Amino acid sequence: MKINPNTVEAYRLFHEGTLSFARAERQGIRIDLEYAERKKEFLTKKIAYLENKFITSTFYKHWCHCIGNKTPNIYSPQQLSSFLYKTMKLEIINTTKNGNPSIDEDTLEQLNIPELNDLLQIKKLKKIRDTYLDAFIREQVDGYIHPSFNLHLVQTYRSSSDSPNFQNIPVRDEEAMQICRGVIYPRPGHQLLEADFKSIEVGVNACINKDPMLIKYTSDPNSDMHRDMSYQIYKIEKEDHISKDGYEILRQSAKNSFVFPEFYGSWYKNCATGLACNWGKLSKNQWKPGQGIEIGELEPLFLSDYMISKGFYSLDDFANHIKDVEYDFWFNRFKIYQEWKETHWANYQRDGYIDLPTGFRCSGVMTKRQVNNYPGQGSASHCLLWSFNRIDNIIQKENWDTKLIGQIHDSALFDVLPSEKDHVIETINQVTCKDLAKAWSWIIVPLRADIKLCPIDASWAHLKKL
DNA sequence: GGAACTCGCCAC
DNA sequence: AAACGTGGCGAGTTCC
Repeated sequence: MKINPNTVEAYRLFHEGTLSFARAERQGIRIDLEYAERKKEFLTKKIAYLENKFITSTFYKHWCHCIGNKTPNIYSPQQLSSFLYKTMKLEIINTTKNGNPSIDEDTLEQLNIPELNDLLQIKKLKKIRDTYLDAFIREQVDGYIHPSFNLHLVQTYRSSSDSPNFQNIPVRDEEAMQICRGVIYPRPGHQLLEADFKSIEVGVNACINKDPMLIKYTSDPNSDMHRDMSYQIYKIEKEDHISKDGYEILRQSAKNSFVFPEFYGSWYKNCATGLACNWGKLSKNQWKPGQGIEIGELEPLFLSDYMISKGFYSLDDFANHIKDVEYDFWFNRFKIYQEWKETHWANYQRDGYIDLPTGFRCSGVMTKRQVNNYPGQGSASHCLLWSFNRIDNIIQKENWDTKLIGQIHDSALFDVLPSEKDHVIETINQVTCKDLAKAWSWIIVPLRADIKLCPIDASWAHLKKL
């Protein structure tokens, strides 16, 4: 068997990484314990109010009536499922992987029952309180949390984090973000700074599969893959006069519900369904005028009317179109990527392992989608790890007061002394844009770090683009 | 009373 | 033929 010449390099990356992660862990992240306790109390009151509203409803009376001699529990998935699908005999919209009827957020929303929306609101608040605030309060020592950053647990050679997990703190949901990130603070007189690689996983995949179109998209700042795909998916033309906001929704929808799922191995039917979830409420089978989000620039234009004007009268019509878009995506636009997926899979079947450009080897039983996704996922995170190590070394050597305190796959969090801020930013740019590409010749697309900053003494909820 | 399981949901 | 990759963690539930 061929000996991988880069294995020593891979070992060194993780050896250094273990040391620099350990320094970040020891440094810790400051939290406002009193704020966390206050927010927890506030959430508890709000939850109690909503619980009371729920259990005084007729809906809940029926629920209690139907569970026999069991103790009623509004958080029991079993009781909820049995009540909705056995007693009320509601239509089963989705099932779980074991074939049971789904009772997740998406499904319950579609049922459109006011009491279920209250229940979802309660669950959302409980998630914030019980998963995040409780973990911060439980794990903190003298007002600092010390999340573990692991390098020995993930199949793709990414990192993971626990106690508390620093890699899944809410950011998209505004209320959850404000509460959870509002707990995280820099040391007194300091400010938080976050540097993240811009779409690095796509860029690293371009380096690995060398698809010319993907290289162009990740190299040419004037190109925009998600814009192009949104135009194709929604058949957008200039004369459509779509508002800026409306267009941005469609672009995000193309990005998050088509491009990324397709890269991870999804297919047109699931993508079409996912895209439709971004539109607000449209009739189920035959679309009717005046429904869904409003996207007009000069006059109101509802998405259902827009879709009908493009010749789509139902989700089935649209899915047929997405089938064509998918074919074009893989067999014209990203033809070389498509070919790489096939040869890479064939090589794995022949060899029993795959190698990452960073020198790591994945072996064992893997599916085709795993084989195709692991190299990009692992190597992209190694770009961050390499930069993290390099900057950590500079911090030691130059004896900065600024510290690296955390990491989230493609981003690093700094606790910055304001007077060192400019030098910190300069160093980040030097390492991520120049040194990294010099060290790893397989990187053939430009890499850029996006830097965001919080005001002095402000929480992590106050990040602003530099 | 705890281990292991399912499901759901947060991040990239 | 089937159809979205990687984690951590909480709650409910089942099993020993």
